[in-house]
Amino acid sequence: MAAGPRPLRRDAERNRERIIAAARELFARDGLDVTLDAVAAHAGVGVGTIYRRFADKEELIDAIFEARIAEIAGLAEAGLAVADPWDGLVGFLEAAIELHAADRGLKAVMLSAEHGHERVARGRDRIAPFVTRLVERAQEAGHLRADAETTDIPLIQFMLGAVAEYTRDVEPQMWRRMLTLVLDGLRPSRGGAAELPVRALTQREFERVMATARL
Amino acid sequence: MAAGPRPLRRDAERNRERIIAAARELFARDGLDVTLDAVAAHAGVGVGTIYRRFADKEELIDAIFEARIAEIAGLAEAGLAVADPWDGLVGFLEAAIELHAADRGLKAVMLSAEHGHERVARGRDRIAPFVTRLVERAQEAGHLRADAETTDIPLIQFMLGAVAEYTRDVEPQMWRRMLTLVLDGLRPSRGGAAELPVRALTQREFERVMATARL
DNA sequence: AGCAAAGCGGAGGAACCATCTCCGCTTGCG
DNA sequence: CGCAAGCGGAGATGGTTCCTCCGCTTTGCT
Repeated sequence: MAAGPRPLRRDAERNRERIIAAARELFARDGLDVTLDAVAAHAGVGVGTIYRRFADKEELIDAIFEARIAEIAGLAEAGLAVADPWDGLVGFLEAAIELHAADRGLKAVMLSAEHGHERVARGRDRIAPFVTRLVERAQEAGHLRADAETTDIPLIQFMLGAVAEYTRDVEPQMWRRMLTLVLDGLRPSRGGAAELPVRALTQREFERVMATARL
Repeated sequence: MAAGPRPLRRDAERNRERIIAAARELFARDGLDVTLDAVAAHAGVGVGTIYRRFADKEELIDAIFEARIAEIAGLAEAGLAVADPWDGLVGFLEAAIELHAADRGLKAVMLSAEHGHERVARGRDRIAPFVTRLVERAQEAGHLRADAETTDIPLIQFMLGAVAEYTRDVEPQMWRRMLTLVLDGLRPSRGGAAELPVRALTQREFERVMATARL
């Protein structure tokens, strides 16, 4: 790690860290459209302090999520190291969706290319090859239906991410139930069905989901 | 049909219809947050004309979607009339998701309870019993896994609706591919797998999906 | 034809909201 | 101690959207 042009003053460095921690937390909880004013308040600094360190919101977002996306790439790679190809794929899916479910900002950054986010985009590109291999390996072992393809995986992540977000206030684990359904659908054939985890929503709970949903 | 207090003047009635047609079209294409100014422009009238006929945006939304929700209830009821219980359930799911996919406003009104929308809410309540029956019937026939429940159905609709919205600009039929996966997951057991309809996205297409997605 | 009531258009008022700048004051550190 | 670096946060700027208001037009009745 080459030292930057000149190190930050001690207080400035501390504030920088506070800002990143606060932004990480708020982006995760509320999505990318929290205001930087809110981030500043949460970090206990003034907005000006953020703008002195990051040219604009984009840059802050990039700084935070580049690392997290590398994390997902790591997850995919780790899936390839699992002995059973099916377990490797499923493990990756579960872990990735869990991250999506817990971090709204991450989801937005992963699944939309909208703004700039150059570094984030390149991080995403590094994931694809691992996923392709994960899919092929499971198919070669006869555990995954032959007509599934690489691009189906992020779509599945997106689908379940949507469920997670929709139900998060009432039953944050509901996505696991739906994922089990999808996984059973991904097998080439099967005798029984995996028992669905997480009990279904009651009618009342479903109403609460609708009431609290901000589509 | 009892005549209202007094009939609208001919031109007023014509405008009312234009407004409803325009609103239906724009709400379907762009969601519920189109401005009434946009609706007015599309209808070829002034905003004032809308506000003379509808107290506010909510009332216009209610007027439009009450009817459409009755449509969905009709679909569920029709599913019960299908001889094969599984086909009845699947037919309902497909038809309902197709409507969701084609009408963003409908999706918002069906799956969130946010604002007032009293009439719409009551319409929705009428659907649940049909869905319950649809599920029970398919389970009794041994076509649907026993641990699936009524509230899973709208969640599935939501999930696929999300996919439909996400991919709409690149491959509007992609949700059918994902639905097939889910349906295979809903069977108690199966020998093979239904062939996935709609080819998977290419890597490039997936990138375009991300680029055009407005999460 | 003529007139009153009904209807119309759309500029603009009011109320939000988020991003980012600026500058007088404070703090760290050599 | 002195000065460069850093700070806070009010507010400028530019963007929304909802809805009202009123001078003018149209309809339909007599």
